[in-house]
Order: sequence, then structure tokens, then C-alpha cells
Amino acid sequence: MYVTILSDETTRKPFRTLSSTTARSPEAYLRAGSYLYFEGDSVDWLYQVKTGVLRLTRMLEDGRRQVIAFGYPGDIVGFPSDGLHHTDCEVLVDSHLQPYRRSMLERGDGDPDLHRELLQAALREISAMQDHFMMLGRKSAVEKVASFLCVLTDRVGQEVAGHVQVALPMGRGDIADFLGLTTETVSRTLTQLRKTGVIAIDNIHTVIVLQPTALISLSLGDRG
Amino acid sequence: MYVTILSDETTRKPFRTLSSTTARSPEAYLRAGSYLYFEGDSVDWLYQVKTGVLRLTRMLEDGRRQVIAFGYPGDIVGFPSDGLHHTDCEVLVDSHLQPYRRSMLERGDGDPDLHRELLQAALREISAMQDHFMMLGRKSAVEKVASFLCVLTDRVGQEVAGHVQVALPMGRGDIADFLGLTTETVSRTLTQLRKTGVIAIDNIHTVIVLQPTALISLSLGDRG
DNA sequence: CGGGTTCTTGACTATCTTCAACGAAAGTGG
DNA sequence: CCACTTTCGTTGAAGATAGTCAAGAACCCG
Repeated sequence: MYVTILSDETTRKPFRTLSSTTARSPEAYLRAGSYLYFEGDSVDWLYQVKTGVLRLTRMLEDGRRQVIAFGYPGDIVGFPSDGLHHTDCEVLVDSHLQPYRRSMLERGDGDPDLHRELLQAALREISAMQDHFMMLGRKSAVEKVASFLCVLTDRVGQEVAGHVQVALPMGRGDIADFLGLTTETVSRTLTQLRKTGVIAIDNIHTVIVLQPTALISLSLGDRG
Repeated sequence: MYVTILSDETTRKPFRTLSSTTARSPEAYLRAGSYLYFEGDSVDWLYQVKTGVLRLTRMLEDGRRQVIAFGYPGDIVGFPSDGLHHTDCEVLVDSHLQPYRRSMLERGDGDPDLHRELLQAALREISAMQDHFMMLGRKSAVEKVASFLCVLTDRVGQEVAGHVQVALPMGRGDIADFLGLTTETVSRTLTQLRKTGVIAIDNIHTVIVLQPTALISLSLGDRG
């Protein structure tokens, strides 16, 4: 998932379960802290996240890191390029994954519906990544953090006592590396949003959105 | 094209002409300044650039712009998401384009080889975009500009009098919006590279790489 | 409870942006 | 073909945003 404000309805789609009944392998269950694959591994399977949260990262030689995406329920991860994975994929929250053979994406093997679904997922991925370019290249720290919270609110927000509550299973460093910021800036920006009453921070991993409209405004860069 | 230092060989591939002989439409020739499509247009065709240069952009409501990619010979542009284009595509240099029907990507229609080639192009696109995330999120201005010049050197550099020469058909503002900088910063950074003898600026649209190794070092963030 | 990690906060700094002016290049029309 | 206009690029000075460094607080796990 590319946690960005999208102009289209990509992130608002209800959980999309691929429809095919053939050629899937047994389901996979992974514990938080384990890795699904590493950069350079050859791709044998794609995975649809059923439950849990994944984190896709890429590293530079000097240690700088970019979080490419978080994988939330409904997302498909593991698209190959030249047959290889180009990110590491760590499990942040115990996850239930549905594997699909790579050949199902690339050749279809007797299930055109599934083939088409996987292709469409890849194409939506491209569009979502384009949105994230705008985020990384053109948005301020406040806009980035607000955008991030907005999308998480839409996708995995929980209604609790009249307010929407959002879990942040990833660390501040993960958010920073996703948004192109430092942990300090993410922390300060969250504090700022808390002090202005837009959000409340229940605990480090739980944010409550008190003023959803204000949060959206901030995510879009409205000044007034 | 996502002009970034890639860890794999994506950008070094020789011009890849799709191999099929069926189901392509007549070739298209477009003049600089014309538009191939706009954001929101429905996608009927994909295009492989044969000659010329394209520019794919996306805008925010307040006018901020992100250049998503430049389309150079060999690149395929126009991947749909939910059937629509999500960028504008302007022709920067008179272009010769090979159109392919969208249905060829999505259904294959009697040409499995072409279908597979288009799918692989989409998957390489995803990987290339991941590299560009690193660029936008984690690199300094000098690293960004140096990376940009390095990739252009590899892809379209011309050997002239013992040095590699690179054409920059796009404006400074286009480069800035691609790298997540301002035109002023791009201009200053190019001047800095010129003053340190790494490049020469023959004219506004032509750079000569005098110290290729130094340029690569700068693109990777080496300090020494 | 204790030790290590992660998060927050503060002070300071660096990088990049903004604003402004000037110069060069390119397009237009007589 | 030249003068005029407009756009684009470069440079400078000042300012803002986010980064760096450092210390203390909160959280987590055994």
C-alpha cells in the first residue's frame, strides 16, 4: 500500500479477494519479525495479504533505507522484475497470506480470471506509486504525516466511541523511511498534530483522529 | 524512464523492440509540444517510444507538479489503472511511437509473446519506480542531479571527441519537478558540478561529462 | 525489576527554498 | 532581418524547513 492521498478510489476499494479457486497453494501464516523474502531472492510466489501488515524496504549501500510500501489486507506483494525480488519484505504484524504462483501472473496457466486479477493489481500498483512520487517529491513534513494518517484512517480505521482510531504497528523510523523524513521529524510532527487537537495519541502505536476534516486539509496543504 | 542509479541492469538493456508482428496499429508521429494523452483519459493504447522524448506529469490542485518519468526510446508508456491514464503525457522531442492496443496487455488477444512482453515491461516499471522512491526520499540535491546525469549518460550519451555528451531536451523546471527540487537548486547544482570540473555545460541543453567516475561517486553520496 | 530499545524534546546547523534581479535564449510581428 | 516581448536560466541574499546531535523519558521484554 502506498499511503498517500489518492485522486482516484484505489485505496477505498473494499477488500478485494481474488476470485479464482484454482492453482493456489496452501495458505501461509507468518509471525511478526519474520521475513517473507529478501532483495535478490528469485520470485516463485506472489502473496495477497489476508490479515496482518507487511513492510517492503530497499537499502542503499551506506545504510540509508526507503520503505517502499506497507502491505495491508487486500494488497498483493512480490511482483517480480526479471524474476527477482527488489525489496526485502518483513512481517510487522502476524500475517495470513494467500500465495499465488508467479506463473499465474506471467502465463495465466488455466485460470484467466486470476491472471487478469493479478495483472490489474500490478497496474493499480503503478498508479499508486505515482501518487507516492508526489508525496515524496512535493509535500512538506506536515502534509506527508497527515496524508499518511488519512489513508490509514480510510483503510484500517476503527470506529471507537465516536472517533476513528488508527493502529500504527510500524515504528516511527519506518514511517520516516516511508515518507522521506527522519524519526525526529515524524515524532515532532505527530506532537504538533496532537497539540493542535487534530489527533490524540493514545499510545505510541495508536492514534485517534479528533478532527478528520482538519487532517485532510493539512494533508492537502491548505493554509487557512 | 525513471532516471535513477539502479542496482540492477534495467537501464542498461539495449533497446528492446517488442517482437510481435501482429495486432499493432499504424505507427504514430508526434511533434514536440503536443500531448499524447491527459490524466483522466481512458486508455485505448499503450505506446513504445521508438525515437523522441516524452514527459509524464501529475499535478496537485494547488499547481505543484511531479514529473513521473521521461519516456525515452525503448520505454513503454500509458499503462492503465482502472482503464484510465493517471498522468499527462507531453512530447518534448518529436517522437515516433509504436502503439499497442490496451487489450493486448490485458487479454493477449492471439499474441502471447507480445502480451508477455507488455506485462514484463509493466513489472520492470514497478521495479524502476521503487528505485526512484529512494532518489526522491533519501538523496541530496547533488546526489539527485548526479544520478540523473549518470542514467542519461548510460542511456542516451553520445561519444564526442573522447567525452560523453548528454542532451537535456527538458527544461530545468522539468528536471526539478522530476527530482523533487526547485529550478534554482537544479541550476545551482549544475553550476557547482561545472565549477568543480565534473561536467561542462556546452549549452543549456547539452552537458559534457568530463569526469564520469566522479559523477558516479557523487550520485552515490560518497564523501571522499 | 532491569537493561535495551524506541520515542520525544531541545538546541543548533545545514540544506534547500523563496524572493528578487538580471541575463540569455527563443518566439513574434513588422 | 531586426526589434520587441516573453520565457527560461542563472545568481545572490535572506529565510524556513527539516536534519543532526544529544539527552532524557517512555516503553518493551525477559
